[in-house]
Amino acid sequence: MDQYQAQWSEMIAAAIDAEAGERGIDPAARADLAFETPPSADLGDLAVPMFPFAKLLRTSPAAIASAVAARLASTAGASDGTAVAAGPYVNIRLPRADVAASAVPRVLAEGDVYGRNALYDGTRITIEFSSPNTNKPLHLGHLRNDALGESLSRVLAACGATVRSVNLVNDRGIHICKSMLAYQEFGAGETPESSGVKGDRLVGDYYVKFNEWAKQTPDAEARARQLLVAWEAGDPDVVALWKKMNDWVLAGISQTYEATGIHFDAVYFESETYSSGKDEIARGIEAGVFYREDDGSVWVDLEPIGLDRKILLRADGTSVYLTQDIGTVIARYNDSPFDRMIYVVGSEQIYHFRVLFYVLELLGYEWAGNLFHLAYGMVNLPEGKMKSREGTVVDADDLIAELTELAAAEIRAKERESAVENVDETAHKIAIGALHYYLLQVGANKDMIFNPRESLSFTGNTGPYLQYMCARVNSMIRKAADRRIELDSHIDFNVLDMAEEWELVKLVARYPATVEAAGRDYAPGLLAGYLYDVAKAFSQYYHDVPIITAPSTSVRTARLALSRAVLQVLRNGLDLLNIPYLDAM
RNA sequence: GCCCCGGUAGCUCAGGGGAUAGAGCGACUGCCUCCUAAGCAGUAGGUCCCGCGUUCGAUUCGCGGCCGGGGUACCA
Repeated sequence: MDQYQAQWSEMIAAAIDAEAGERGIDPAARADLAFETPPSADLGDLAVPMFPFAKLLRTSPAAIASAVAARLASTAGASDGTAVAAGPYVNIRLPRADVAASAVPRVLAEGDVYGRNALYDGTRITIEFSSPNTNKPLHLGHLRNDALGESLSRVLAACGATVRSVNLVNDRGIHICKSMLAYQEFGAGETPESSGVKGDRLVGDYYVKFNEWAKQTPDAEARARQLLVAWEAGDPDVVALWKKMNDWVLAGISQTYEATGIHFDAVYFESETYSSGKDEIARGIEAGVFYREDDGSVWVDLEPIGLDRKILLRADGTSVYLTQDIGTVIARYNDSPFDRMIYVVGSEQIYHFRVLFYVLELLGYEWAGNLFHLAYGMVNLPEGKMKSREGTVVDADDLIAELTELAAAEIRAKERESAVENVDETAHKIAIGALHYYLLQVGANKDMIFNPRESLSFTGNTGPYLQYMCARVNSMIRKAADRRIELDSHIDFNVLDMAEEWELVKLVARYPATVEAAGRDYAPGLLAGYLYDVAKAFSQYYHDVPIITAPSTSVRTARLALSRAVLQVLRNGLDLLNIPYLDAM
């Protein structure tokens, strides 16, 4: 497809130049040549508007279009397709059988690696996402973060990057001390094993308990702070409790990652790096890029980037969030140098990252310019914001369990138990598919409303719709094998002469470019929209046109090959979105 | 106050300088002796927030409003 566009670009530019030459005008309009998709497929496959050349040629766009089309009629060969003028546009029809004959076998030959491209060949990209706290389980916000981070990691890898995904666990600070204090007060030796409660939930429950307790206990907050001081001083009992409770939480969170297909190449703990930024601050003072106040606190002047000023070290010498992130990213770079680093973190921290990147620049790190904050919007509920205090936070495990239950009920209602073999496993995969698609559909920079009822829906523009199309095609391919319909090595693509088939060929051929666009824009959602287009187009085709029951062998074979190509594209795309593939449902 | 993001069908969201602006849900209507009806087809539903500007052309870009969200010099 790309090569056709490149060829036509040359030919059309030459035709316009020739028109200009005939009128004694200097050519130079090539830059204005743009390709679009005509609003309707019967107009053509590619469209080039002639508006931009009207001024240069001093005639109407429609006249230019006819003149250009007339010239192209003689210059273009049959293997290029044909160009026709349609009002102010030059529309191009590609040679369908040729395109199909190159695109479909290519998909089938490349298989699982179809769609890989060279966009980021030789580029090392580190991507940080999830970043849980160890005082409570993951919630809906993390699920959006994880869906974006995991999917983007896969997309970038498909674009040729060497991806290193990292998780920064926020395992220290006042929040975990609050859970610890409540546990000391009320825990009575309870463990995940003794209570049967998942570790992250157990610790989260004590966090909630702390907040209730603190309302009628004036010194609760102060005692939590004392615990933090004791922890920083290395008090053995406190550290032991901290370790124990953190392990519970991490074990629980790992289970959630496993359930959602989230993977990290490295896990960093804030407790191990939180103080490492202090040396950098000292260096900055020496270099004169930071300054010290009378009380001993250290600041950076942000006036050059249009902001105020920011504290880097408190008067008591303790570090703040920014200091920690400075230390963390430097340690990480030294660990494993990168050409780019992407932080998948909520948009409420846009300011934080702007300052962080600027401070690193001040410190002279030449890679500071390669840091990128992929900000995503808040996940709200139809009733409004999620509030942990009001208990309206949607717990990740609960949501997945609920989705799984509904999917299982659906399988039973449709009496598909024997077809799917393992009901629970299939239901879980459908639940994850529904969840991830729902979260990735929305552009990252937008806040989104998570409607539980709607997210539980498995019909329409949803993850399960895509999974269902895969299952249908797969089932058909199985039947084809049963009926001994072999894939002929000499497929006659001329028999794919229906408009629906041509649409599918074009869609399938566009997959690598779509992966590339998703990688370039850090936008997995582009892929989600594309896959829905593919599934919808195939669904119509499949409904209207017999494939393995087509009357002639040559038609059956060609349609089956096209169907297999569609399945391969759906399968590869779903993998990049971290939506489980199902061969039956 | 200042900075960032958003505003598209009743709802949730795509799209994007170019031809009649899309999908799903919801409403209504058809289609299972036929490769899985988690499907397919159709009907109804729009001042693309408002104004000005740039442009041959703006829903898309710029500026100014309005509305909503977020951030804003010691929480992360």
